Amino acid sequence: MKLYNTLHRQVEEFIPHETGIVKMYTCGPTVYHFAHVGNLRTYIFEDIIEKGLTYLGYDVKRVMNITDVGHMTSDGDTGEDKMQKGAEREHKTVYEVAKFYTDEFFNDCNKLNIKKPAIVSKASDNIDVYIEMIEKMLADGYAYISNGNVYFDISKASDYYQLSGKNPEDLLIGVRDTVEEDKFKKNPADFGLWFTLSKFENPEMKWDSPWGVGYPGWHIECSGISAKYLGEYLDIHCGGVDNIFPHHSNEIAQSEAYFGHKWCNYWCHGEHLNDKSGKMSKSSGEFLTLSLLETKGYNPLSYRYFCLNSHYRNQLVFSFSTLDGAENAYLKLKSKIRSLKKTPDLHEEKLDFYFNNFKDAIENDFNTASMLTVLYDVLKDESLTDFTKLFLVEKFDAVLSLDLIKDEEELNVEVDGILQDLIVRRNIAKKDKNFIVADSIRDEVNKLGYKLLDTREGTIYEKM
RNA sequence: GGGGCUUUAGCCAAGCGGUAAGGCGUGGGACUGCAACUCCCUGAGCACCGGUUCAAAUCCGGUAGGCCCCUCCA
Repeated sequence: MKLYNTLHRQVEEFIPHETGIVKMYTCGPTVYHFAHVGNLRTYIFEDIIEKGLTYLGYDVKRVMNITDVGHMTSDGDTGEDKMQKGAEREHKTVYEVAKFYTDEFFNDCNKLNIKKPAIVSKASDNIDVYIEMIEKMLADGYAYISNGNVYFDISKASDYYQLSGKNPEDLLIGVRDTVEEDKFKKNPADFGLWFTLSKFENPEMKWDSPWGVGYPGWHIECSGISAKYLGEYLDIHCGGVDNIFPHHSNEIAQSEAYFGHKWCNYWCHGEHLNDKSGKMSKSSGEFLTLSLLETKGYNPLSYRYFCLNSHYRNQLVFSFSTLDGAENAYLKLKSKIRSLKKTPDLHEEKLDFYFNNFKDAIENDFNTASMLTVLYDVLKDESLTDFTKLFLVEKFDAVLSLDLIKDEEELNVEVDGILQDLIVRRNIAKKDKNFIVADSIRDEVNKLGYKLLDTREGTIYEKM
């Protein structure tokens, strides 16, 4: 199994700490608003990693956090809290906002066939863990208290810039004008572990701590939740590329300071989905949610297909015409599979050949486009029986999750009776060359939400 | 200002030194009363320039364009 490791900026052989077991941590959503399809792309990619590894026989232990607290719009002790802002916008409590958008998030995931990780943990449920970690870091000299807040001292981190590939000088020179400096830090790049009330106006979410009532910094939650559920060694940590710096860099610094040794070996980052103007955002341009796509008539799984058609490390530009192409391809693929005959007739000769091809695609840094190609190769192979194709498609779909073999809703006997009757009447009309009647019957069928297909084997109907 | 990634047919896209996968669309044909569906057939020499090599889309250098990051972000 080979995968690209951001830590070393190259494709590497994947070797977990414990043979056969993969401990995987994926940064979850900040639940202050709906997810847009770009956010969702990252979760599709993580889903493919989990399922791909499972397909290869690994026992994947995956954890995801839900950020429901303390996510400042700037990393200092200034700026606004996204959760608080969301709550004010919607006249709800922070907890209500978090609950609502968490549910919406998993709703979207469900529509996209993204498996919910076995362990999902809310940032606000693990305050004790963060406090314990921070206390140890303070005791060991990795953190310091300043103006009531606790900061991580990056000068104590062994190799703070390893993940981002940056160097300190550049960071200092290039800091954006909009960033407000926190003058209580020793080093501008130090980051907050715990903020007390003194700096932020009465947040709804606050807890008692050895340093006063307050709330945790954004980065400590992931380190804490990961440590709590996956222990001191992590195999794969995923997220969007935007998290490389500072979020993941900070996590490494904290976790390694806390554990006293190397923590996570593989860092995988999903590239962004852009729109024609660049990076997709929630505040500018069209806010593309999955529901919006559904409103426009798209099948959510067409979007999944759209994502799988390219590699997770490629920037992808979203446009409706490209999505149209993906939906077209997806629906054709499904109908091709639907037409396969289910007569039990499994030929085993070429199974290994295709299983290996599919496995190669997974092992090649989760090359989903190649996985789809193997799928098309199977469907085109005339030496395979329909049943053999279905068998392979079903196995592949365990990773792809495109509902390729899922049966459409079971036959509605009543509707079927009506439609069969219409088909018979239309065929009679056709035979009599009474095409006006025939076409009006076809319109009638369309009004019922079905379309007629005149195949070589006769006329059948299909839901529109 | 600093750093990184990227550039393959109309579009999406694979390719990882050995002679350009796949999909969508287009056009043509078969089928059809017509249409749709389905099935055949149909296309590029890989941004540009130079280098390394028996051999380069693949490696190296440069030029141009695009995107991203540099404490909000998936």
